[in-house]
Amino acid sequence: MEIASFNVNSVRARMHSLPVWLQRAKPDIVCLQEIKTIDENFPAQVFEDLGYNVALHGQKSYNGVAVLSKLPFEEVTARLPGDEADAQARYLEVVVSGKTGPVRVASIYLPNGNPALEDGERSAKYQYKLDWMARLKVHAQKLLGYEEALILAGDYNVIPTADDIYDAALWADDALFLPATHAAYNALKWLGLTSAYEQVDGRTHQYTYWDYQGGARPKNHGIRIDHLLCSAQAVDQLKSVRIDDYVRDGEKPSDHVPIIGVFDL
DNA sequence: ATGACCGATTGCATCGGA
Repeated sequence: MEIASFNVNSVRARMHSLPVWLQRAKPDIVCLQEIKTIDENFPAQVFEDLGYNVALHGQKSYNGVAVLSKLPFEEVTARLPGDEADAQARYLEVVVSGKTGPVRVASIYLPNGNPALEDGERSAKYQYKLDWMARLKVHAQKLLGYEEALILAGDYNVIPTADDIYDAALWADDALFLPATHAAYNALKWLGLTSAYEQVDGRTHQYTYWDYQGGARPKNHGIRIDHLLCSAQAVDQLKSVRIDDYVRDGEKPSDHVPIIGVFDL
């Protein structure tokens, strides 16, 4: 089972290339982020015609997550628990039946949090990011208790280490790289989640995002912020990981590229 | 930070993104 995460930066703006990538890569499950549309305007039929079931948690203009799956959904749950007042569409969890049992997959669009500091104090946006990460930790702990194959796939807006940036010095005060961000991300992993890329590849300076500005892609000024965090039951069946960075060189690409984990599940 | 960015909106500029 191949499970991908792809921040498409508007699904409707990517319809010239997303179906082409799906037909070439043939992932079984795709977690999409930043679909930037309400469910009614999601072009579901195109994906259904390619053999995918579609689960949606959309939002007007901003955010929005989806899961495409060749396997039927056994469960679909939108929204990260822990704050009923949080209206941003950033979390969608599904369960499918794998070879030996349930496979639980979440599409995650973690808040950016910039600008992180205002007059030396944490900004409201950065506090929202840290609060969201704390809620994700609580929920992940519950899910890990199920002792299932679990893959939390998404745009984490977290650069794990200085080796995951072209130039770490430029990012010292950034919400994607501040110590409190690393602390929250590591606390999540220390519950018992393994980053798929780091487990089976681990090369440094491999990126999943390049800014549209400043010639970032030709200069390879990227960052690695899209991650597949796996429970033991998932990582034990992990065979390989790849980053389809050629997608970034197509016509009108997203600023992110897909990351794909190949599992014997 | 930046090489002349990108997408959505009821807009003809502004916001959010990372």
